[in-house]
Amino acid sequence: MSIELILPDGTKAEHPQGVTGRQVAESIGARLAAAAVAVTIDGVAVDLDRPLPAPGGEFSVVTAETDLGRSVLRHSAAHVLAQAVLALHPGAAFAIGPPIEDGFYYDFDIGRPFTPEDLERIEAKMTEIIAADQPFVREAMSRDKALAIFADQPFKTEIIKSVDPGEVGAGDEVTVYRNNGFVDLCRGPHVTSTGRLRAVKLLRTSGAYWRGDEKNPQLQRIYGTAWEDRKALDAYLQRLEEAEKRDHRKLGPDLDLFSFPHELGSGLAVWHPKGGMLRKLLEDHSRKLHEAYGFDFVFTPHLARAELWQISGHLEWYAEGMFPPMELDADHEYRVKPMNCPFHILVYKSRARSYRDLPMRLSELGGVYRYERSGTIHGLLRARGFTQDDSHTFTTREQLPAELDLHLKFVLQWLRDFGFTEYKAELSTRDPDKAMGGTAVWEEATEYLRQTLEAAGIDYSINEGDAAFYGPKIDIHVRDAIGRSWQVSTIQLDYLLPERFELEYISAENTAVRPVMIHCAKAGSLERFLGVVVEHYAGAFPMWLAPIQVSVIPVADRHIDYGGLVAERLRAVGLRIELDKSSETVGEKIRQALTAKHPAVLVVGDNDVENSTVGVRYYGADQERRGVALDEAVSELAKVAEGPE
RNA sequence: GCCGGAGUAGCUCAGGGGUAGAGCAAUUCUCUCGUAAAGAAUAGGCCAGGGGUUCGAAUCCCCUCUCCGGCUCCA
Repeated sequence: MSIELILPDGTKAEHPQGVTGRQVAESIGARLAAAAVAVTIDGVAVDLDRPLPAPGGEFSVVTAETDLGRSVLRHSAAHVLAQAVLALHPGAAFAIGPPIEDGFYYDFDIGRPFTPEDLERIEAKMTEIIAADQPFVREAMSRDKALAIFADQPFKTEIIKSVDPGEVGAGDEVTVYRNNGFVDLCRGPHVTSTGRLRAVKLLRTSGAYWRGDEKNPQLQRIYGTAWEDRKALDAYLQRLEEAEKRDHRKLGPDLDLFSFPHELGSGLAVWHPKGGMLRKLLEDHSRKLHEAYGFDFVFTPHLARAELWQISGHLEWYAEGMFPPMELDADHEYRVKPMNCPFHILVYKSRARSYRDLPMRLSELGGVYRYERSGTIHGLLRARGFTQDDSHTFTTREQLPAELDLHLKFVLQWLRDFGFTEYKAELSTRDPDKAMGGTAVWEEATEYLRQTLEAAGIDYSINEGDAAFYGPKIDIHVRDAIGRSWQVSTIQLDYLLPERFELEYISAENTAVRPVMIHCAKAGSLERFLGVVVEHYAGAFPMWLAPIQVSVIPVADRHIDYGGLVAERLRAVGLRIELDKSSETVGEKIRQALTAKHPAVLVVGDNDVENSTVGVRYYGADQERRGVALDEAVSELAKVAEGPE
């Protein structure tokens, strides 16, 4: 018997049974073998020194610097973490320790939380284990044997009992990995020995519920990260620093955009003049595009009687997310709105509708309030009061495909206009346990959404069972300047609310027909979107979005008059200008303008007064251009400041 | 909401039972300068809030609020 492999270059190779991944890798190349942390057979990762399973298949080598390679390193690092914790805290219970994006974690119960000093000791212990270069040895065994080994480990016992037979190894077996007497339940693969871990660092601790369910006991989680080498680890730590520098919670107050006064309570922001300008520009653009795409504007109040939320179903499904009731008179409770949909529905319902009225696209920048749990609030990205660029389109079933195309096109244009050129979509489908209406309607709706995505040619993944109870939806995630992904836009199909509110229109055949609703938010929450925009641009906005577009800096007091003239010329073409009349040095005034991230700085001195010129410097450019004719500078800046049409 | 950590001047931070400190920012004066920090002086605080312990609390204890890192949730 032999093992037949298809090598990465497409050639076939036969090896005797018992050959290991390492040996095959060596036959391809010594350097490749040295960089390997595991191999795959038909995409399934296998330990480097484990005999390859018959009958073979498509073979590839997993090197440390790949996503899969890193996840092997991280999984092994998690294993070493558990080993260190159990060595330092005998009797600790350990639960699960998977690799995650950029790192790994492991959950423990040591009867108390970990302290920062614990973390230091644990990391030191891990360094010891890594230095000892202990080999990882894989062993497949029966569940009974594994249960005996982990008899005093309640979480491991529970995992062994719940592992799906066939998912791990062959039949009813589970696998464990041993190194130097420490044994952990694990499907693998691992690196061959602990010494292969060259760049491991523990980051933080936190509480985490067993199996992610808050009804379960809370365990203590330790987070760490691991990379193929020191350089990659340092690059990662630097990436974290870069993200910290872009943090909108830091940049917002620094650039004087917004703040969260303690007096208002958690999750409630006030916008300062510069942030107000930023937001006005965003709202202007939103209204312009809504108009261009054929939406009408409506305005609705922030409060409604509880009965409305009863009909909409919010009190039944969403009460926990709503602020508590206000009792204004004996008969009625009022609630602040967490969503705008019922109000827009009432606009639709205000008179009888004909098929000739459809599609009816109603939009509003609607302020909503949601009682987010205190621990989840995160600057503008998760607030308790925010504004949705919300729209509700009422349409016939026949119009649905065209309407969905229009909505997606709108959303993508909106995102492009703010510099988000990379996005991916998620199509969330029906959850059989939480879905209204028959499956046929859902299938039709999901198919419409799928076709819409296909036609637009954007990448999407299916999010099985993640739909709202009223219908399937498309969520758009954008990738920002440093590669992070943010969920912003959403397009949702809704068959339920038209039902609950008994919406109808009169068809050409003179019958009453129920319309379908499309809920759509392009930015999602304006606050959240602006938070993402701030982080995307690191506060250095493109000129059309910058609250102050140009700083005019006179060299000395005698140039202030000319500076004022320059400022007036710029204002006349619609630019937002700041004239710096302070008595600081030129260097200091420029430093202040650059610190405030103004897109352009104009310096004017004697030569400029004499020749009607200015010195021009853009944010991000080290070099200024002196002696630019004022007329030329004005038209150039006006052109740079043009926003998306 | 839960588990940790934290809250001292506008910002960044030091101090740690006995009269509250620095740098930057602010204000005033001097300087009038060509591309990332001129000089001097002045002012600025219920040490998050409320209770306790103590002769005495910013400091020790308890509660609340707010923020940070996670869990959970989600636009």
